[in-house]
Amino acid sequence: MAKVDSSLVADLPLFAGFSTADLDAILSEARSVRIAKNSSVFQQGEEAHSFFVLLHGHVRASKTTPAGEQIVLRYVTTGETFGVAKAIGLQRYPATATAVDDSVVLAWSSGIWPRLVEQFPALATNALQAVGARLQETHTRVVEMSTEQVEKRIAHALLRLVKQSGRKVDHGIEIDFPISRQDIAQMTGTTLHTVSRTLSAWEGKGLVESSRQKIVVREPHKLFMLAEENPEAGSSFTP
Amino acid sequence: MAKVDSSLVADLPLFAGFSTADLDAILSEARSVRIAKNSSVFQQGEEAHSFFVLLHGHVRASKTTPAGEQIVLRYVTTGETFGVAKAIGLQRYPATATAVDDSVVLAWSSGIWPRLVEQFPALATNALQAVGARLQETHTRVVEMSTEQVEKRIAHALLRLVKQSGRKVDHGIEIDFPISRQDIAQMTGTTLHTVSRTLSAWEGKGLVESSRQKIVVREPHKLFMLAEENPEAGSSFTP
DNA sequence: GTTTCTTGTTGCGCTAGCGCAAATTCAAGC
DNA sequence: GCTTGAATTTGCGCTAGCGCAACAAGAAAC
Repeated sequence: MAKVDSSLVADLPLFAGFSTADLDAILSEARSVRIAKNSSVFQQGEEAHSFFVLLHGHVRASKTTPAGEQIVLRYVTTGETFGVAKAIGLQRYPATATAVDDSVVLAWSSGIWPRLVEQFPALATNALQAVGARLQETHTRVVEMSTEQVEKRIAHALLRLVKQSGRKVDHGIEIDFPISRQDIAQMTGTTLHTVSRTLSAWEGKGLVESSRQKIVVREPHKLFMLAEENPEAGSSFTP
Repeated sequence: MAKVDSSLVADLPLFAGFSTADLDAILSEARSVRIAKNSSVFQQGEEAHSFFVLLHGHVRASKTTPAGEQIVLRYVTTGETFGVAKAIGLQRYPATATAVDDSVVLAWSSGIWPRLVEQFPALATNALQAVGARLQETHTRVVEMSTEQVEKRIAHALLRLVKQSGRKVDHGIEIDFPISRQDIAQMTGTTLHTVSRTLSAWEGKGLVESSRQKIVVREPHKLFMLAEENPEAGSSFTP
């Protein structure tokens, strides 16, 4: 089992406020695992044997309905915790986690969570904040899906991806992992067709540049204005 | 300040696993507050001064968008915790909590949360499970909004309300607090018009009975079948 | 009892965006 | 280089459900 240096994880939210000694103790229980692109870390419905921290790469968390439809819950980025099913009282993973890039994760057996928390209560506090933040994000998504049209939802989703995983390139900011029209559709509650049409339209306006599984936002600010703009501004004086 | 007996709260999820002595210590920090019907416990954006447990009544948590649209996040039922903004790292309440019935809450100053957690680490664990459960529910909602038609979403919402706050009456199960078409629309991402039409149709079929702010589900099972039924069953043999 | 306000109902027309289908492009394996 | 398969684009018709508007029916206030 590979040794993991505590300096690698000292800044992660889950480990905020821990001493190097504490970190070493916690890390000694972890194993580091490499996940090849497009293979899964765990599957929805499977017993929640482990929880994870993403050290490198990108992981997509998605849920499949009984009818077979998939929706993307989130993209996990470096430093984030995922697969904490047992800690929130679930026996099985409620979603599937798939590496979209070659990735490296730290994995702890779920069984040791209670012991770790007992020894390091701050872990529970930090996990509470992480899960709380995800609850807020999901609420935002519900609000958007309830009140915004598809084009704005796609714009917001792209802006969030850019913020989270944007990499500066020549003509703008590129989303730093492969992502398809289908993926974006599953994040915004629409179809790949509509996403394709929308991106084509934006490409025509010079807002984005895109090819297979790749999106570069050229004009983040203009995209932002499109996402926020009031469709029916002013004129509250029509009697 | 009213005394609260520990036996009243011993069964609540937040206090699972606590001794009577622990409960008394925790309760001595709480005040009990009566909230009149239609008045708010706290407002979105306000400093998160307290967190709460609902002892009696029903509370609606809703979010307002910058454009002024409201959406209902959830209905809090007896025994549930709400307003835990500070514990999940927020300075301000992300939503508004309104009593939909005359209600009674226990309130703790947010400032003592860290101290309480230090003294009773199980509080953090219990809160983590509660917030985790809400994250799961919200994920379910996102999935439904992404994949289901309006009628099924309304059916699922009603069934959840019935399960959570159903009261057996003569002709079926009644939702135990006043709820309008508009509220249901804001829970399911549709308009009050569509909800009204849908309920009228169901009333015609004898599935529900409804009047002002009141809904009785007469045939929960039929409603369930409607919610789950496959719109395009069978016939995968059309060449 | 009358007035006023809130909540709910229903008809009608319209459109955002879905579903289907066909064509195209790109990537990777052989 | 050729083949195969996945991702994407685009046209076309259709419909779920929205938005508007007008009305009805309770509930609460006076």
